[in-house]
Amino acid sequence: MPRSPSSQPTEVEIQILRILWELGPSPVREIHKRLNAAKGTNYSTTVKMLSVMLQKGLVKRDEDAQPHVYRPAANRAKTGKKMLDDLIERVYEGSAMSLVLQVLSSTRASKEELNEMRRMLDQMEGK
Amino acid sequence: MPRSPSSQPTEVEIQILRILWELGPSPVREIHKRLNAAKGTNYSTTVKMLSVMLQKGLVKRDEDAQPHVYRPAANRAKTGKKMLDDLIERVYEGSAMSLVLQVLSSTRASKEELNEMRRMLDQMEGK
DNA sequence: TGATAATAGCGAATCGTTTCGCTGCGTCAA
DNA sequence: TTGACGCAGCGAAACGATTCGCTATTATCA
Repeated sequence: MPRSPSSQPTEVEIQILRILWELGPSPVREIHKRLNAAKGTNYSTTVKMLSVMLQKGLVKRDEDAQPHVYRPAANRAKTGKKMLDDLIERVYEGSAMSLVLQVLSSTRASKEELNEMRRMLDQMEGK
Repeated sequence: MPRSPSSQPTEVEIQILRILWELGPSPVREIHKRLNAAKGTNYSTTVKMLSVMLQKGLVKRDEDAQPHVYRPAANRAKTGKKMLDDLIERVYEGSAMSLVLQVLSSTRASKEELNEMRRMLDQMEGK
């Protein structure tokens, strides 16, 4: 019985994506500097991971540039949304609201954030 | 460079937890029935997974009962919250609000849900 | 020009997860 | 008793994710 692919970015992949979201398009050297600072892994590892991610379509690269420049295939919001949808599906069986309430019930928020949320609610209701 | 443990329930583990959340405390046979229906895996696999999860503290079991009865160590809300916190940390770098807004901006909600959320916002502001 | 360093890629080792075969034990009916 | 059956456990295979050593290619410059 083969295992079905997770389709979700793995741990290290997320770490790399985060670096790219923060730095913007970067050469391996830069990415490695950050990744190594975080986990102490080898340069080869970074290169390999990027090639795997390229394969999977998680990052793109400009091969004309020298050295090659990597950039995320999707931005943070889009990726986060996808992972979230997946989490909701797996744990809450599709009920996004249960989860939002869950988060709200245990999180602090600033005045601005609260207001922004009210605005959003009004908008959702007003249609 | 050793890998650091994820501390998150894995895919199959979540599947089993969901079954337990729905069914309540159950013997292996019942759990297996569901898991097998979902993925076609062997009885041995279910037993093994449960023993791994017992090891990790994800489930508990009553060994006096015959056959043994398994139950989740944490309920759905608690587990979901933990996984969510982890997701927020990994993707949104700890900003729970970014994520809530993200969800709200792309989800439909019923009148009741909207009201419940307003109530919650008021409560958060109230102190 | 030859040594040195940066860049890129590949195959294999390692690790945690998932899967299963095989074994042992207890129960129950013929 | 014996043999069929359900329950439980263990070790190892299979698999994807991660890590790295080794090699090749290209740029740098003394």
